[in-house]
Amino acid sequence: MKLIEAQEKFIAAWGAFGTQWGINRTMAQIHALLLVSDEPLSADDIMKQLNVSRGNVNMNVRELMTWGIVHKVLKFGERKEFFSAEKDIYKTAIQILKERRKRELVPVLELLGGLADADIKEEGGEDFKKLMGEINRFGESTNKMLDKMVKADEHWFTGSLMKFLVKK
Amino acid sequence: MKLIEAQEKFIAAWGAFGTQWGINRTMAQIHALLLVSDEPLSADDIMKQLNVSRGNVNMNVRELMTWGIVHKVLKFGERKEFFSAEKDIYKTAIQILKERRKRELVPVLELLGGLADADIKEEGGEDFKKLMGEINRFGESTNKMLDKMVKADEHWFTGSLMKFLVKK
DNA sequence: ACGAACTTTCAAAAAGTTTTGAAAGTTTAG
DNA sequence: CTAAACTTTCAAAACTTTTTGAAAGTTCGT
Repeated sequence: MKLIEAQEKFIAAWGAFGTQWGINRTMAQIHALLLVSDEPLSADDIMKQLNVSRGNVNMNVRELMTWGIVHKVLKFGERKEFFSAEKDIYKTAIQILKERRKRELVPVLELLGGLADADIKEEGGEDFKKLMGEINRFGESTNKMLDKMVKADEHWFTGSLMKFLVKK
Repeated sequence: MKLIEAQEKFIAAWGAFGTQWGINRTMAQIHALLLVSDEPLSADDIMKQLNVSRGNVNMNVRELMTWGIVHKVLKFGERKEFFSAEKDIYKTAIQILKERRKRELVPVLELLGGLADADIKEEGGEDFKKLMGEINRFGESTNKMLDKMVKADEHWFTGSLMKFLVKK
C-alpha cells in the first residue's frame, strides 16, 4: 500500500468515527491529519489537503485547541501560524477525558443533586428523589474514578490498573 | 416544588444532555420519561406526554431496545405494547458501555490493526505504522478494561475498583 | 503610517438529522 | 373471514449543524 493511501484511509475513517461520537467530521479529520504529519501544518496546508474552506479550518482548529490536543506552533522567520497535534496518544486520551468530564458529566451532577434534594411533598415524590439520588451517586463515583485516572501517570494506567483488572 | 415540575425538568435536561453525546433528543427524553414512570407506558402515553408523533416514538423506542435499556412489557388482557426502562442505573450504564464498545471501539481497532500491519515501503512508512500501532495498543488496553468492567458485578465497581483508585 | 500577509467573523447556503403523519402492514377477537 | 386495534414504514417537511467565502480585523516589516 502507498503511504499516502494509508494516511488518507486513516483520515477518512477518523472523520467517520468522529461523527458517531459528537465530533464533527472536519474537526476529526484535521486532528487525524495533524497526527500523521510530523511537521506542523498551516491553515493553508490543511485547506489544501482536506479540501475545506478557510473559515472551517479556523473554527475547528480553535476548537481542537480548546480541547487541549492541538497546539499553535510558531516557526522562526515565518509569519504564518502552524498547528501540531499532541502525538502521545495517552496524553491525548486523558485530555479528552478531562474535558468531557467537565463539559458533560459535571453539569449533569449539578442537576441531579438539585433534584435529589428538592422539597417535594406529593405522593411518589420520595421515589423520584430516590431515583435522582441513585443516578447522582453513580455519577459521582464515575466522576471520582475519572478524576483519579486523569491525575495518574501513564505507567499507572497501562501498568497497575491493567494488572488489577486482569487478576481475578 | 411540584413532582410534575421536577420530572419535567429532569426529562428536558436529559434530552438536552443527550444531544451533547451522540443521542437524539427524543430518544433521551423517552428514556428519562420511562425512568421516572413506575408503570410501563404505551406508545400513546409517550406521544401525549412528550408531544411527539407516533412514528418518532416507535423509532426511538425500538432504538432504545437495541441498546438493551428499555424493554417491551405485555400487560395481561391488553392489546397494546407497553415499555419500561431498566431502573437499575448500574445495569443501564454497563449496558451502554457494552454497546458503545461494540459499535464505536471495536471497528476502530480493526482499522488501526490493519494499518499498523500494512505493507508500506516508502520513506516515513515506519513512523506511520508506529503511530497506528501505538493508537491501536492504547485502544486494545481500553477495550480490555471495558470488557472487565462489563463482566464484573456492581459490588466490584463501587467496591474494589473505587478502593483501588482511591489509595495512592 | 502603509500595505501585504495573515487570521477571524458571520450571514447565507448546503448538508445532515430528526420528525411528522398518512398509508401500509400485522395481529387479534369475535 | 372481517373489522378494529394496534404497530411499522417512509417520503416529505422541519429543524439543526456544518460549511463556505467574502469582508472585516489584526499584525508586522519597512
